[in-house]
Amino acid sequence: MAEPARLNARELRSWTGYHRMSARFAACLNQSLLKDAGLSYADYEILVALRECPEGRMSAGELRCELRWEKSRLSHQLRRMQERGLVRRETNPADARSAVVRLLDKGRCAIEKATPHHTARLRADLFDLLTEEQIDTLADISETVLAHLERREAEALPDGPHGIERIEREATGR
Amino acid sequence: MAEPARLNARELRSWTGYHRMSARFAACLNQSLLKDAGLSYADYEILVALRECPEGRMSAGELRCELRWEKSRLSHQLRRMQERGLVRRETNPADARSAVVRLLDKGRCAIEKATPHHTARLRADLFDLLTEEQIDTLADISETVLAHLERREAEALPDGPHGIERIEREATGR
DNA sequence: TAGTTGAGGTTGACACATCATCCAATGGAC
DNA sequence: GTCCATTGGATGATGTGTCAACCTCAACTA
Repeated sequence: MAEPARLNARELRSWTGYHRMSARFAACLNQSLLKDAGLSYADYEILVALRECPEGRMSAGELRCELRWEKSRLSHQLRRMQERGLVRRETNPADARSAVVRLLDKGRCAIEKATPHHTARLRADLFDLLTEEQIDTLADISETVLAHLERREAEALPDGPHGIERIEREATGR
Repeated sequence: MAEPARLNARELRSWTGYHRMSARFAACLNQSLLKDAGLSYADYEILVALRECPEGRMSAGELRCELRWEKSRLSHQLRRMQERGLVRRETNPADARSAVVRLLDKGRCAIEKATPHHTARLRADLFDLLTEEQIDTLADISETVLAHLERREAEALPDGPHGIERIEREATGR
């Protein structure tokens, strides 16, 4: 690429602004949620997903897929939430490897208390400040970048260590 | 406010998109930085700030102000970086309370190695995907939200715990 | 049927961020 | 001078996120 090594003024303004805003906004949301309902944003995401399910039950795999989380992150998070009595892990009779997560009363109570505050905060600190065009542009940008990252990672995987292992195995005739 | 409790379709698309993108993008940047130069993004920010200074020296207070970090966060981060030989804390002869952070050779080497990769990644994964209008809109949105959050927090402080303590002290005559 | 592979999940180690608390030096107020 | 609130910073506890290693079960294959 023939592009200059440093960001230009437009890019720099956009990046520093975005970077500071996203960090601050996430911290702000987390704090509000903690104050209003004693939940972290990670807790909130789990509970929202579970609330949308019939009987508040969802397989851990679905949950991971829905939230795009790493499996170890989900495992740690569920352990902590289970210790606090928000959810419970149950064994899946259909497949002994997988697990089912159940929303407990305490968790349902917490999420119902938290949601209105959270929505109000999203409005007050984000959407009420923006025009409809800006809101749409933010969505467009996010989807563009997200699609790009997912495409890149999907391409990287087959050529990554996995692919190399396969090739080596074939080359040595194992 | 008479607004509905739930987000509308436009807001929901924007929020879920933004939220997923920002999490993923940050993770991606962190990973690249770690792979390319063995630095976390937190390390990177510190080192960038120090590199811009004459002789790579900066007071801890300035650093905190520049990065908008909490003091304990900076303290922990500097300790870890000092243990790895990237920076060194020195006492300030002018004020024995404060400290001066010095960029060591190993740190300078790391940041010089990391920067081109980081810039290239910002281009490839963000700016090359967007129009100039989108880049500007992202900056506008970020600055609007950031200004709002800073205004809100500045207003909250004088009426917060600090103010209450002062009033209580005065009321009890202490 | 025994061995292999892969998927689902857990665990431990470590880096990171926040909070509350503590300590030392400073700069006034008296 | 002596208090004393403030400031700059360090520390320990706790919650969070990632990575690597591991275990179990299921499915496939020789």
